[in-house]
Amino acid sequence: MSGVMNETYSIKELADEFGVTPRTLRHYEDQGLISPERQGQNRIYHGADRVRLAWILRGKRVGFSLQEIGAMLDLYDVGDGRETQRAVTVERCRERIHALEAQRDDINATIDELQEFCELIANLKRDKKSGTWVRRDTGEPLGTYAPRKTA
Amino acid sequence: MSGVMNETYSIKELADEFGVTPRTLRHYEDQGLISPERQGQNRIYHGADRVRLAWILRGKRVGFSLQEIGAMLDLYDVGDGRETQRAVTVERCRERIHALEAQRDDINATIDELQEFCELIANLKRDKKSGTWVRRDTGEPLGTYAPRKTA
DNA sequence: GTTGACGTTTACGTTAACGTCAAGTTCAAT
DNA sequence: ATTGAACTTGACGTTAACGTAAACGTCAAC
Repeated sequence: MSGVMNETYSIKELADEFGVTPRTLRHYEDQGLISPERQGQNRIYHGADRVRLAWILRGKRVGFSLQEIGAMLDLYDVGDGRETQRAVTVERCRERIHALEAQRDDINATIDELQEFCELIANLKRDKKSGTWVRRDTGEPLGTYAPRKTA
Repeated sequence: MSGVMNETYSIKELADEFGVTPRTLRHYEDQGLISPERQGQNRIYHGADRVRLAWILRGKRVGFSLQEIGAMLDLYDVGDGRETQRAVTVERCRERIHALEAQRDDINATIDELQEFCELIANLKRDKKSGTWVRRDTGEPLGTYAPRKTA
């Protein structure tokens, strides 16, 4: 094994790589999401920290709070290993999966509506008479949501 | 047509139906996301407002900010209708779709990892020697992320 | 006629997730 | 020996998305 896998990173290196600031990494550490090694005062990040960070940031993109992400990461730290505790972990894990699937459904529904709308707009034409926009196929006008009297 | 479609709602009725508070609806109004009719001081919500609210809340579940949701709703309000403006709308619409698809990919990746992990945990057994948890199939131990010296 | 449920506006409070100084250290380079 | 770059720890500032409380109007019910 060539020692290429034992790479370490300074806080700025890791931050830059993931497009965040050092402050963000320190914040995640404050929240107990990562705990890098120390050399004196300075933080030294290893591969495992890098993987964790990637997980955290993906969690953020998915819309989770740092708390929720922390809870999910805790699942991975089985640690002691009481038998019942293990069952709880599995249960929580499945809950998260269901939540994620629900969210995916929401996203799909949103995509579908945007898609429909996008095509509708792309196929509009001017109405000779009214000078307003109508559908190229049916000639139907658009239902606009009217702001009621901002007065 | 029986007049059942012209139903209106008080602020609390609508709020209750969607599991939010009246304050939330007023806030969305402040942000220009909905603008219900008024009877004197009081707000009267119609079907169109209800649909909008559903959209907003789904947007929230998907992880969008109220600003972003407002921008997406603006897409639907084609309004004036300059030709170039229409093209811009279509373009922005497609951008949003791509962002949502990327987010869906993230969700799928997260689901996959949780799924794998969940099955892994479900198939653990105790190691006679070490007294620690190992995989039922390979006997391999778990890689735990070690918090480094909280001292 | 007053209580209670609902509505209103105004305005300050709260939490999350950092941003943004300030003030100090450490270490290599000039 | 001093500059500069990168690190550190406070600690206060900021934005978003409401919560919460104050002070008031309205109308049906008792």
